[in-house]
Amino acid sequence: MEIENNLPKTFDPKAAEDKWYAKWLENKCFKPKAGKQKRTFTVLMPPPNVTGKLHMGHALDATTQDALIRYKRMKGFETLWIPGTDHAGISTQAVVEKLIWKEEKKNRHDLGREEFLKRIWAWKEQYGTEIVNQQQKMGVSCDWDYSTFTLDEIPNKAVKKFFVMLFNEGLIYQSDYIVNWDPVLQSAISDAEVEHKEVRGHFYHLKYKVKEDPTIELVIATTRPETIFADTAVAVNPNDERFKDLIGKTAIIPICNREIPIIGDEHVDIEKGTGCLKVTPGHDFNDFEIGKRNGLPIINILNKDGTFNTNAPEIEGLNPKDARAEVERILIELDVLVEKKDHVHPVGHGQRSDEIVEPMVSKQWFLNTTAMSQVAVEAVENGEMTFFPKGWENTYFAWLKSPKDWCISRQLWWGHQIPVYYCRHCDAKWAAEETPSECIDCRDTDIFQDPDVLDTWFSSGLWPLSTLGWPDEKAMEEKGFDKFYPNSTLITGFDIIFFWVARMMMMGMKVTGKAPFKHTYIHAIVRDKQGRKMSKSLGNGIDPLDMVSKYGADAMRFTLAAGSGYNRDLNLDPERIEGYRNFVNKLWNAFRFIYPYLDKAQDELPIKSEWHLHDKWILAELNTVAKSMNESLDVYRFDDASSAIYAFVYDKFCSWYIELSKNILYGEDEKAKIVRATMLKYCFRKIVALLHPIVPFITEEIWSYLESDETKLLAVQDYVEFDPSLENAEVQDMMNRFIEVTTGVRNIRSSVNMKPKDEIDVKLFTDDKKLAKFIYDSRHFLKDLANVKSGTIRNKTQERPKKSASLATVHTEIFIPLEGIIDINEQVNRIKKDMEKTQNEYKKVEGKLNNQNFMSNAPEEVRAEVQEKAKMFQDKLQSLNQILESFL
RNA sequence: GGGCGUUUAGCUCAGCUGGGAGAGCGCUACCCUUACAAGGUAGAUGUCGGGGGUUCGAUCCCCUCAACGCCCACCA
Repeated sequence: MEIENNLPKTFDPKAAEDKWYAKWLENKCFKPKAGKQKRTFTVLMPPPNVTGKLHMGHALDATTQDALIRYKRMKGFETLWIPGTDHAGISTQAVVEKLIWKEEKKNRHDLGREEFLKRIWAWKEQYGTEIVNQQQKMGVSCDWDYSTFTLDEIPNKAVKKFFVMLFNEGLIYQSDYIVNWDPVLQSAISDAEVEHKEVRGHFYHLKYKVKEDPTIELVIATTRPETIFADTAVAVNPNDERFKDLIGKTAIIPICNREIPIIGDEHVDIEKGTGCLKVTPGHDFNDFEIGKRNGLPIINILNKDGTFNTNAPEIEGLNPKDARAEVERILIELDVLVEKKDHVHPVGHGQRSDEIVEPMVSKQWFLNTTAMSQVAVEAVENGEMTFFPKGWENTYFAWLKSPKDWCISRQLWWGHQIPVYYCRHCDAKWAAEETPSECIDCRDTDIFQDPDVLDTWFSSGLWPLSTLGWPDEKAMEEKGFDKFYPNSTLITGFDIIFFWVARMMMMGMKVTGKAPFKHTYIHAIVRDKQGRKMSKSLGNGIDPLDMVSKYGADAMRFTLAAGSGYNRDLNLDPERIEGYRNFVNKLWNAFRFIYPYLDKAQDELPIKSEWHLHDKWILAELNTVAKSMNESLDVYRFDDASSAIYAFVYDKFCSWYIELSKNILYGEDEKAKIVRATMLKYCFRKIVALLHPIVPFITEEIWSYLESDETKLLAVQDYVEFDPSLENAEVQDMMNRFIEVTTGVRNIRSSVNMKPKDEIDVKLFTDDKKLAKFIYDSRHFLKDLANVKSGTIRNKTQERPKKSASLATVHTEIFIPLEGIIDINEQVNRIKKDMEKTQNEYKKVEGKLNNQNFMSNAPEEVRAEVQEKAKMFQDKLQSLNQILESFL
């Protein structure tokens, strides 16, 4: 009896994706709406940089956040997910500069600040739009009306307001300080933006003459001989017997022959190098400190582009690499170089430019974060904000508990220009939120703004505030600041815990006194299947949109969710996406199966007395999975939630419940058909609801067949909650045994190479009366599932058939009489093997029961459990013995 | 150097406050069975990194060793 089915055999993701995303937008599903929880749930999207295309890390970000927000939305929270993009000062400026150079052979100075900024804005418009397209293809359910760009008017106001506030408190100050100078960007960068890499270099030992005593030659060790031009002292440890008499005398720098003092400073390590240290306050962090302690002058020998300036005439204009070679040559010529040996040491590189950063002294703006970090630490310690998984708070603390002042100025053009103004007429310097027209002191109009811009993370740190309108009162009202701040959960990667999470905490608390979010879920970093970072240079990157077009957005999302728990790496193999694509298709085909019976199905569940045993079972299992999904999603275990529903759909629903339904649906009992069709429809409605947060497209598509009211989209239906009235451990237990018996029969069939078409006679022996009844009630199903023609169920006092293919579970013996057809030896061996295994297991539990210490110390329930197990193994051994006897 | 983390089936990983070792993929055999070959049925696979300790009992707790990874600090 073939039933007409006009649904396609495989699910077509593309059509569903475009169709349903448009429908969701059209119905304003993503806008906050008050729900039964009477509470809000807010998530703030980490704004992607406008530098280019989204990568797998963004896809993971998007998937986990979307799953969470869809889940909460269905649970009846008033949900808001705020999207946006980041101007990403340094990287964006660098990318655009490079592009302009490539196309027009012009640098930013050739264009001028205004024109250059115009170009970046044009670029931003293009890529910003592309990012939104990509996100929508992945199904993100954010409220696009809230979309914010970090250089928009409100964030700009926020930055100015915050800056002026802290400036006036004296927390922001300007200072000549040694900073990490990136010669490519020609800007200072913060400590956090420096990456240390092992570099092969050399240790040079150089002779410095002592003016007062030409017989003494000091040997100093350095890895950077080219910086001797900036030396302003030689330092030794005042406790160093070898050199302490030299303190106060004068050393002469080779090549330039400048005289510098020999000083004593505790910082010098007697053991390290030669014990003599050349002090270069202008180009070394430690030396800068020594210089400050000892009042040494600072000499700068570098230009902004990293080449040497006139203070180092012999190497003027050279880059560091050539300069070093040249200095080395001169040193050899002067016979000053005593020794040169290979040396591997860490050298700071710019995170964005990947060039060696040069410590250089310059005037920069700093933010004193001492008090703010203290507050941010306390908020986590006292539980106002919690990390998931908890371990990440260590990273957070490590950063905030030893706060260093934050260098917030950057010598770039793309960003928030520092709202500090200077007067050319007098010496006034002040910060202001509104652009002033005259000097604050002398009222002269010849004033100018500081040309530097702020570190990108300065505006990112204010993101939870500015996206909700702060500090503009009207905007705050419109966007519901009071309602949605603090946010609920922040989802991001561990690589930006201190760049971003810590800064948002500091700044949010500074402004409002409240932590900007209650939870921070730190997800894994996506790597390739071998665990390597995805990068352009390795060429191992996977483009999320390629995956979406190849396997569908749902498959990709399920893969990412299934891989996202409390782990720190997610090694992504495209084969796994294919696997989950198959799962999505499985779901589709399960639906195809029930589709023809939908018109028989009723809207409400039948009364309980009409439920078949199998119905009770599937509802109990469904209830179990609902419970576990709720619990998992509440604590961001997307992996557990995914595998729970995966196992349910595959194993329980498809493999058993659908198979068990065929007998009824293909049968003659119309009443039973209606009940079963109703059950299937009900289950499917619950299944797609449970799955919707992870795979929104296919579930919405299937929902459209299950819900007659077209205005009721699945995206805004109720999530499935645990229902105690559906619990039924006894039926679940019986069903498991029934499954064991069925599998046992199939197992025997397979062990004697029986064809699926061969019908068999089965004789079961069990002392479990309830089970016997259950199997008897399900006898027609057993026939279908294992192609059983006839059979009997008896208790174990009855005589067993002779020489049958057989098998024993702990509760049931299965015999299939096949005398003459089967290989007796093979069967006996199989049973003996099982016996040995069971024997071993039995010995283990028996050992425990014979152990006095176990019996007196183990808790009651554990003892009972072990006793029960012992009984089970005993029963099984007895059964196996019976079977062996039947072969005699 | 300081800190964090990892080591469980061929691969990727899960195992909650100690109490019979799990999943997915892969693999093997047989099947185009009327939802699905992007499928079905059955099956195999582990000294839970090494050593020691605590405990009646350790994949789980403590110590130690080893390997690997990450973060922070450091251009003598």
